[in-house]
Amino acid sequence: MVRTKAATQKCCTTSEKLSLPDVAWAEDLAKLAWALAHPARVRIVRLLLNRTSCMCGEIVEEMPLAQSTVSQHLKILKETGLVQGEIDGPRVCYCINQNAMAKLKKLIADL
Amino acid sequence: MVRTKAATQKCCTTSEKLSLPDVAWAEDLAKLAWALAHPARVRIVRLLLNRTSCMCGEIVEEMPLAQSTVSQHLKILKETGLVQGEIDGPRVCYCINQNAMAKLKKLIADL
DNA sequence: GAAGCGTATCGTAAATCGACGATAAACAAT
DNA sequence: ATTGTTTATCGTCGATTTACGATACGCTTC
Repeated sequence: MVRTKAATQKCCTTSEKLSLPDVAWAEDLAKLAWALAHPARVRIVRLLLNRTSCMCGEIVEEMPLAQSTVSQHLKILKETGLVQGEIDGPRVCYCINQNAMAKLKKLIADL
Repeated sequence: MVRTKAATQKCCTTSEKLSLPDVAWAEDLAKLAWALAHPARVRIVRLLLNRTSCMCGEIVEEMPLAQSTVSQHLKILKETGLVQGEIDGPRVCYCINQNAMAKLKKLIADL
């Protein structure tokens, strides 16, 4: 019921059968689920949960991926809100956004 | 040569082997998360959870998508094991696989 | 048999993803 | 200011996803 951002776009509201709040809710969950829809991103999240915080470089070392690729995955995780990064000098310290994490867990648990 | 950073020191002793078992685990979760990584699939799962079972045609009616597209999403959901379908005469009756659902919930909850 | 209904699959096109190397940007230390 | 370190972004490529209409398959009934 806090879903104030109802989907208001697009002419094609064809059927009244689809309840709009449900659509927004589905998009919400889909976005968060998509953040975890790649093994590399799952492992990054797992890493951050284990350490409470982590430099980008450390993550790169743990993964068999190029630095630019890891950076892309981190960008995706930031966009979904699951992860946040603080600039610390020339480095960036990443950590889990516990709020977003709790939201994801609740959305899944309440399925 | 690229990122074979000579492991001069494993600073982060707190994280024991994130390597091999974790990789399989990450792929497991990623696959299940990917099943829910599209709003249409989230809504289908939601629908099935609400009704305990549902004909394919009913699902199509609830969604602003073509029948073939819904069928594709159902195929994906079946492949991940989250949904199963029983042939019932000329129709197909879909329902949630509670085992897979429980597995997903546990994987997320234990994150 | 044939006809009708419901579902799956095929073929295709546009969009997006995932990966990489190269390069730019931001900062600390010299 | 120059250098070195760390991270983000750009450009590109192939693979995958998503969507659709058309069509094939399976089952029931005539």
